[in-house]
Amino acid sequence: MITIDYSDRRPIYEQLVDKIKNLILIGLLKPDEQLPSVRILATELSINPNTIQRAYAELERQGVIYVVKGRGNYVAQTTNLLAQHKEEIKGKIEAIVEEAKKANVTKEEVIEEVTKCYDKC
Amino acid sequence: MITIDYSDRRPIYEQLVDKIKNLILIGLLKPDEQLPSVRILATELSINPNTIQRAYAELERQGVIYVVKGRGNYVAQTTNLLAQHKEEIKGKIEAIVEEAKKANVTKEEVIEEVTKCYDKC
DNA sequence: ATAACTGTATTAACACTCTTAATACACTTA
DNA sequence: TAAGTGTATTAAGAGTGTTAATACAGTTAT
Repeated sequence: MITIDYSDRRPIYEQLVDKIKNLILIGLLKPDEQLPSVRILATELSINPNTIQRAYAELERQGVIYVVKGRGNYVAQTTNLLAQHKEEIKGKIEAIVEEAKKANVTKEEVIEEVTKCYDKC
Repeated sequence: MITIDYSDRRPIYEQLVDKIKNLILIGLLKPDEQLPSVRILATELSINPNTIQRAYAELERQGVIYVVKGRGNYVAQTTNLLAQHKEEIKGKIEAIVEEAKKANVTKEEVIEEVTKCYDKC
């Protein structure tokens, strides 16, 4: 369900945050569904429970999951997450468009590339 | 000409590599133009000469600059850099388009966003 | 030649972050 | 009560980035 990419320069806890967000976004984890416990996930991934805890704490801070002490971590409602994700995507588009423009890539070329990629993938 | 962003999580030497590439791309540094010496730039930016050296070494490795020992570092021909930069932009477009598609953002929405950003910035 | 620039290399120390390890404590559930 | 949850703390280790001090070699102008 989750794997760690040790060639990724980002810290493990940050990868975990993104992977779990992604699992929620694609619907593999649904609202109010329980996440694996800190210790179990740590064992599965062969990493330290503290690292899992750090990722879960960050996810809670972001409102992506909620915690019931003594019971476990659960997926929160996804409304905000979905909206945030769309905003994030728009922000990335804006950044790359600005970079493209600076590099004298025409609007048409950008759109052409978008179309090609969208149909391919 | 160059500033360091200490809130940027990336290491200084990596920021330098990007900033210098950018100066070349926008034409502020031209082929065969001499770059500031390791020691002078270090003094200007109030950082260690070794850090500049590391950035210059990486730029040389990438073929962006060339070195004449005892004389200095010079901007290389920009043909490859320009081509690489365009490829890099295409790669980024591909990545974001893929992400958008996964998030159920339609092709039309992406293009709409591209158009809006392109005209605005 | 000499001085004052260049780049390059080496070694050591320091700081920061990430990760691990070993515990301990509080809450929940069967 | 036992076994599972989350949470907190402290210490240690590893890795990377940065600094500092120094040395050496090539170039250029005087």
